[in-house]
Amino acid sequence: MNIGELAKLSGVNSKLIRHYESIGLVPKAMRSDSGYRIYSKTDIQFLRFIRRARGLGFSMKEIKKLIGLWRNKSRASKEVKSLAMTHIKALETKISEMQEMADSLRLLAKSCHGDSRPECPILNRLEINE
Amino acid sequence: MNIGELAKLSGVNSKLIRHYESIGLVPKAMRSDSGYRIYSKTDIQFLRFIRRARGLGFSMKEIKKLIGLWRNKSRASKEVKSLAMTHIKALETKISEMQEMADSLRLLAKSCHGDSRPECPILNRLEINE
DNA sequence: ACTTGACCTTCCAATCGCTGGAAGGCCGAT
DNA sequence: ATCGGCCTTCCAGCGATTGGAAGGTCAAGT
Repeated sequence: MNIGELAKLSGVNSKLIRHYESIGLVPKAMRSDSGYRIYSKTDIQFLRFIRRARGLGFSMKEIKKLIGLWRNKSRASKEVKSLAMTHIKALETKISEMQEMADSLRLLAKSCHGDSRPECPILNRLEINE
Repeated sequence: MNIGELAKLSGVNSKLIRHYESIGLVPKAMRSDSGYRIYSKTDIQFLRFIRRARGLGFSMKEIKKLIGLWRNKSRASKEVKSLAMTHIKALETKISEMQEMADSLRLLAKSCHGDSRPECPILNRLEINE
C-alpha cells in the first residue's frame, strides 16, 4: 500500500504521515525500488491510534508515551491512567481559563450598546490604567 | 524611558515589545543618539491595552483591529461588539471541543482500573478499528 | 511510443505568539 | 578602567501542522 491509500484508510493525510515519520513518531517505512513508502494493514491501526489520541488533545510527546505503553503488553494500566489524568487536568485548566475569558467578554459585550455611537465599554475596559 | 522600564510598567517584557514593533503591532519607537528606544507614558497605556486584549484571548490580528477602533474616536461601538462576539463564539467552540475531549477521557479513565494489571480500556479504545 | 495526469519523493518555508541565545555596544557607579 | 546591567540586532526554536516547488514514477489512454 502506498502512502496515499494509507492516508485515506487511516484518516491521516500523507503529508502528516511523512511528518510523523520524520519526527520519529512512526517507524521508517519500507521502500519500493523506486523509493515509494510501502505500508501494511497494521500501519492503518497505528495511525488511527495516533489520530484518536490527537482527537483527545494529547500532545505528540504524550502520544509517544501512549504508543510505548500500547506496544508494551506488560504495562501497568495505572501508567496509562495517570497520563490520562494529567491530560484531563491540563484540559480543565485550559477550559476554565477560556471560560473566564469568555465570561469577561460576554459581560463587556452586554454593556456595549453595539450601535453607531462610539462609546464602548469594551474598549474602555481595555484602556483602563494600572 | 527605556524599554526595560516600559516593560516593567506595562507588564509586557522588552523582548515582546521589540517583537510587537517588528510585526507592526506597535509603532516604531524614537531612538536616542546611541540607538536606544525611547518611550513616553502613553506607550504604557498602549501596551497595557494589548496585554489585556491578549489576556482575553484575542489574536494579534484581532488586536490590530481593536487598536484601530480604539484610536478611531469616531468608531461605531457595534464594530467593537461584533469583533468581541465573534471572539466569544470562537472561544465557546474551542471550549466545548475541549469539554468533549475531557469528558471522553474521564469516562475512559473511570473504567480503567489504574493498577498494575495491563488491561486498559483507555488504550483499548484508542486502538479500536474503523 | 508518447503524453497526460495522478501519484510519489525531498526540501524548504510559513503559520502563531512568543522565548532563547549569541555577539556586541552603552551607561553609570565604583 | 572596569564591572554589571542595561541596550542593540539577528538568528533559531517551540508544536503541530500546512503549503509549495521541483522533480521522479506509474498506469491508462491515444
